[in-house]
Amino acid sequence: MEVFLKSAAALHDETRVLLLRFLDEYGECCVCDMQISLDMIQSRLSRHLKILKEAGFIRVERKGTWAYYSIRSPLDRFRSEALQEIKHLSIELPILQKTSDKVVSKT
Amino acid sequence: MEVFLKSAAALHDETRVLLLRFLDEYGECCVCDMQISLDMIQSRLSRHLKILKEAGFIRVERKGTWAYYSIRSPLDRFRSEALQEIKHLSIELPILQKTSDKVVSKT
DNA sequence: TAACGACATCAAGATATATTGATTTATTAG
DNA sequence: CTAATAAATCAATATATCTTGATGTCGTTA
Repeated sequence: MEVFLKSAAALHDETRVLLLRFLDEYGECCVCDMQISLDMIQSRLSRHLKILKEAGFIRVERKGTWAYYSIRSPLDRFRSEALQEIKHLSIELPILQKTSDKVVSKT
Repeated sequence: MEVFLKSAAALHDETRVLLLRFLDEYGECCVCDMQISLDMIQSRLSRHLKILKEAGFIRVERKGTWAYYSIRSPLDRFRSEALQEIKHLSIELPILQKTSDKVVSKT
């Protein structure tokens, strides 16, 4: 029960739905890039990532000082179906920006 | 988005999970019987049923002064999968008691 | 070792949700 | 119409969750 409620809780937040959508779209991503791309304060982002992780939706891999988050695979049926549902929502998905992209592109 | 969040919110509560499990097990049921079976105060029950209804999980049919609730059918994939998940949780499911059963059965 | 950057966690205030008992609405019986 | 019953809604309080800014932790680099 507790595990299920945690999954449901994780899905019950617009910020986290956006995060799932974002990671699903762009794949593995570090916190600092998400910060920039989603224009989100670091503590807030960190909190929501933790909740998603503990709810079994995402995983982390640490590389030096960086933490790379990505959708966990495989997902069970319920979480997978939730992700599908999210994928079909009309969400304004921000463009992925990398802190490493110091140079501004033409346009 | 709003609809999805509502569904997730509906699932994020132990009482509502129990209600879904209960209705799934016993089928259509009126509020007063649920009150007795689940030992739940009426206003509380009514509140949660409303949330589940507005989240698209259940439906109501009024017959006189009674309101009969049941799992909505068909359910979409996400809600259906959620219900499956709930069905597999180890929930202590109370026995269905009917107010109409005034006479105590032998045993 | 000291300074820095990336990230996690904490603390405080704001917002949302749940519980209960009281009240209201609607339907049926007398 | 009045009383009784089923159910919905309201009001007050308690609990949980979200947001932000501050602080803590850990690895890298000078």
